[in-house]
Amino acid sequence: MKRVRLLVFNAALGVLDYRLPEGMAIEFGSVVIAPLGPRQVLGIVWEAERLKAKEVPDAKLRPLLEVLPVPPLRAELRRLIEWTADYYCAPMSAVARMALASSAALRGGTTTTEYRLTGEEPTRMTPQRAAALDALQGEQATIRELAELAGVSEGVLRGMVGAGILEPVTVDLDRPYPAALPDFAAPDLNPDQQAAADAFIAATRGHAFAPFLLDGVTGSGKTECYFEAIAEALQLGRQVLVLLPEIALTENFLRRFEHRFGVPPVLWHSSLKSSERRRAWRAIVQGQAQVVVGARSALFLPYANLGLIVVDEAHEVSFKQDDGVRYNARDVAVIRARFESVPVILASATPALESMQLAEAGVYRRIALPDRFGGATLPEISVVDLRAEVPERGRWLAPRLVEGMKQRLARGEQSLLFLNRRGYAPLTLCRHCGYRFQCPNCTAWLVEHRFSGRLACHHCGHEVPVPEVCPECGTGDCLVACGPGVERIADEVAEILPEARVAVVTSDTLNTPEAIGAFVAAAEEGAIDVIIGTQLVTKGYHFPELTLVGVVDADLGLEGGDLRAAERTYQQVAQVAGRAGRGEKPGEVLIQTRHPEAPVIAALAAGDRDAFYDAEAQARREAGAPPFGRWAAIIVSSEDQAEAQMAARAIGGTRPDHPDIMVLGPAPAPMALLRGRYRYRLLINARRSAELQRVIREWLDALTFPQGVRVNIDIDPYSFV
DNA sequence: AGCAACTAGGGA
DNA sequence: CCCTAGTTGCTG
Repeated sequence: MKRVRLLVFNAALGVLDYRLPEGMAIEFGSVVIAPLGPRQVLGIVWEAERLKAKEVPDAKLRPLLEVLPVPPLRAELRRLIEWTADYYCAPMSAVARMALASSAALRGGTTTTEYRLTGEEPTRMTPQRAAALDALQGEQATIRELAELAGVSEGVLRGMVGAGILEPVTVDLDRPYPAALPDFAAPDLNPDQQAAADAFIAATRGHAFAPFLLDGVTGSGKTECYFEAIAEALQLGRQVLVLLPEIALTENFLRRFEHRFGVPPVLWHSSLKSSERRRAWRAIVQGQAQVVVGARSALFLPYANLGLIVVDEAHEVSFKQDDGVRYNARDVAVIRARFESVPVILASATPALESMQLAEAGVYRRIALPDRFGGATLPEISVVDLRAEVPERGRWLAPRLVEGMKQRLARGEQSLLFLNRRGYAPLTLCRHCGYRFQCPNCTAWLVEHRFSGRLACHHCGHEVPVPEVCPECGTGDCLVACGPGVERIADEVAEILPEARVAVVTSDTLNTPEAIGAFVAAAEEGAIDVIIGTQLVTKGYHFPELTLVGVVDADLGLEGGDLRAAERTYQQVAQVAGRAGRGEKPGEVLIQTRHPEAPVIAALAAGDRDAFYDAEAQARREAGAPPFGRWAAIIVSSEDQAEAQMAARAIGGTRPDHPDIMVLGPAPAPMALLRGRYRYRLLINARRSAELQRVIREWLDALTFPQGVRVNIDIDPYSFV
């Protein structure tokens, strides 16, 4: 009898043994359906010696039911799944799930049915039908997705199909993506870029692990360099994965890609429609998808023959996933490149300190682009000390910044104001009784959004309309906004520059590819004078007439005990500064701060990057922080506060006694209440040599918790809330 | 985890 | 006595 070991898609069970039925052909990595009690479960055939399972006699084994008609997961990907689960203390099944991201694609069927409006008017109109007609213009998707989109039930839409208002469309999931052309548009590279491109091309041809840090100032043309490596991979018939931090970046990226290769790349992100996801997944496993551009979740897909990985804006914190499997896509990308024996390029104008250290240690090959492309110069940066140059009462922009904006407007140039705070004001209170609007589910204030007239929690999505009267004391017209958000800055700009055309750019206002496209077009043709935005505007854009950047509050990121606060401030300000002076006209940057003496502000003002990295490295070395030491967090949460606290104390009470590991806490997490769950946190600081993960696993495995309690492990945490 | 079988308690 | 909500046990 043949025994088969399966990684089953069930986090609690993990690994189970089955019997191989006569005549069923499997290999390691095959995706199979197995019986589990009265149900069926998805599993992946694994090397038995690599997965521990409970000993079970032959007689108890049940036969596998079916092998799914998809290529088996290759050994390289199986090793990556093992590594990721081990490193991040996550269940292997949860990691494997990311590889099989489209469970629908596993099942045969090469077509699917979507629906769209016929243009027929309903003979019987209902409010639901009217809402659907309004919301579904130009949309085509499955009934379920359309129902979600229109905010009506699926039944309403089925009725509309019956009435001929919606019509079915058969979608071919296996239609190939158009071929990218490596020679479509010849690049125009300067000598530095050419040298970088040559190194990447040679490494791509070499088909061996080769990690690069492409360290180029903003506007130096990093993308064009790695495009040449992509062209080489295309010539060799290998697939390329390009990871981007935010999907908002892709609009700009897609245009450049299409300009270079003649066709758009294959996109992968969380908001793909199910048919797009199935089509992309199938093309990826079959090797037909040549270049995949995606968010971090594209990292675990089962590429048939990967030849190159690029992580653009590699310093971005959004590469760290903060729920489910808490992995860092930038780090796992390097591991995947190692297992796949391919080059990996980490591109950034402001690399993470960890990446800089690895380059210095010779682990990464650093390739520098020190100059802007096309002779453009880096902007002049100066500091506005808000204690000396005070904005008018109730305003947030200092006179010097206002003056600079007036000059730009008079010259027909553009200004950009950066403030990393969505909405109108971060806190709203009652002038009469002092009541503060707080989220009922989180330790957070509700943020007023004037555009939508609502108070919103930025952590859980809780929303209420702005009330007429104070809910506490009943006084009318008594609410005061405290502090600035981008909407409030927009009001201020409208007062000082009434004739200026203003665009507010946040995830609230630019949430569709169409909206982003419209904004970019308007900014490029000079139809916008002042751009006010959150981190969305810090990178990726190239507006030649943009010559002034104002950082409204550089101190914002320095507040709150985040270990990487200084680095993140440096990166954000340097990136947004990089938007200025990209054309022929030189740029100017004004940084508003109350702490001009802070090392990070001083380094920014002096344009002295090395000084910042040296000071930050020194501070991290002293704190035992990454990359010199390691951190991990254990977060205990429950809907019941006492239960969470008890569980956290139980963990704290059995802390390991280890010379290289120090445990802090438990303490209430900074976000002590998040999405209705009470949270306690332990922080673990360890020397690099310590076997941190093994110690944590053995520590927690010895404990049991009530079922309402969740215990999450965060290795190399980025978020400390 | 996800589900079915089981049990305790409240209302008619 | 029935219904429901919460609890326990099991999966190869």
